[in-house]
Amino acid sequence: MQQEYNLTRKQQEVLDFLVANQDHFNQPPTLDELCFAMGLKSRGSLHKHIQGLINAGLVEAPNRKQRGVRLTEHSMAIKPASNVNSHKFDDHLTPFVGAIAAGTPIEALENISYMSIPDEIKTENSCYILQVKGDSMIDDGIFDGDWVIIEQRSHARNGEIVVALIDKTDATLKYIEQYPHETVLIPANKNMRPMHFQPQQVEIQGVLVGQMRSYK
Amino acid sequence: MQQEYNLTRKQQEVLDFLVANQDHFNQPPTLDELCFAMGLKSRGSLHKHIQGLINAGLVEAPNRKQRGVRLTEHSMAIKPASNVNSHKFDDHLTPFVGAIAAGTPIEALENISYMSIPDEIKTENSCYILQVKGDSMIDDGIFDGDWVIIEQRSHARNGEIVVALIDKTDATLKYIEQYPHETVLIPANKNMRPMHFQPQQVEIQGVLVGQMRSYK
DNA sequence: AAACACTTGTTCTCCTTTTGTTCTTGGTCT
DNA sequence: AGACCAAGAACAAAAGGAGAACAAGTGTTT
Repeated sequence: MQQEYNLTRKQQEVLDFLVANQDHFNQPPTLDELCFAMGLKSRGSLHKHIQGLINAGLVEAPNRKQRGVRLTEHSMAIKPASNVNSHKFDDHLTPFVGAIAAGTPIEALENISYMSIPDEIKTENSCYILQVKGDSMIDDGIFDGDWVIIEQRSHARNGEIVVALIDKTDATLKYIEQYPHETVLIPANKNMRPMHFQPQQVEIQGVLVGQMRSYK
Repeated sequence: MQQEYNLTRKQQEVLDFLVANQDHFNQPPTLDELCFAMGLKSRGSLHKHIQGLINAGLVEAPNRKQRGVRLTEHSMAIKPASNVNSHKFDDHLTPFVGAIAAGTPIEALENISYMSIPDEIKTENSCYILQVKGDSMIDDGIFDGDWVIIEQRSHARNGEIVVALIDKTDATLKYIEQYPHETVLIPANKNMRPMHFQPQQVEIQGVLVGQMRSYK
């Protein structure tokens, strides 16, 4: 899926989406439908990206007609990402960056390696992999030596499991609860207790989206 | 890789990385993403190296546009060296065949799909994937909804976790202990008891080698 | 046909975040 | 000293998002 047209990232993303799903719409999608499908809330915002694609000659200009977003002949020819059984494989390598142990800095590998993990246990956004050291999440089925897939993000919702950096030095994998005046990091281990911090002490480095274990 | 451009060591390294991974990015990578992928911490530092590559005509000049680092036609043609950071994909897709719930037949999918899973959680031999239904292995960190990677085998060592077919009908995922006169299948769940069978009642269909979970 | 409500594309403003860029500081080699 | 490199601060522009408002199309009712 190459970008010979100099699109912005979002424009490219919208195009990819249209190409990948052109078969799944029985009618050309309206802006609202596309918004919903792509998780946007504003038609106006999406329209800007569509406009970019129209200028690049990849989407037909609708001229006020209400007939949905249609790809041009040209962009139709772009082959949807090669897949088997309508299962999408972006051969996306996810970086394995190091080990995380509760309460110590992340132990980075000197040379990052990559794993090719299935879409099912990652997200569309930038993800990375850490190996877990220790038992702080053991009651949640995350064991010593497991790999976790982390979506790179700097904020999280209460109840999510995050990689948190405490006082700019120590990293840890815990449940997070954020309140106006404190942030609580909660292990999933009966023998450990929640830890309380000032909000500014805790920096979120990512959110848990997947986990893997080897029994070899 | 060629030396015709008089690049510094780091510039060459960056170029090698870009060439080796050009297919593995969905979108042209931003400086931050490249930093992350290469283990750098400073966008500014990386930018200097990119600047060098731009001057050498190997990377497109972005002119303040925020569209990521793009190789020029010229450098695109450089064949990825097979040694550096290029990672072999065994495009070995692993079949996802269905769901396994303790004590019922394996629920096969009508159309098998495939996942591309990392070498770390499978073996050289033929493997397949099942989705776990139920809590019979919960104390071992295998939860309802998890995927398990099974190596196809018809025998196992005591203490291994196997997919066992009982009386030719019901499949289950359990620890196995085989003795001359009986075979015991042991769940990892305090609330369940080991099950005893005649050896000929139990047919091994594979051995657990990996496990995955999604938190999405 | 006219009136009406509703949908859809379009334009606009306001705002936050991301990203390329530049600079300064300091470290490590040769 | 000079080349190379890392880290981080600071900045301006680009990119993206939300939502309001509007206009042209579409469909329904009267």
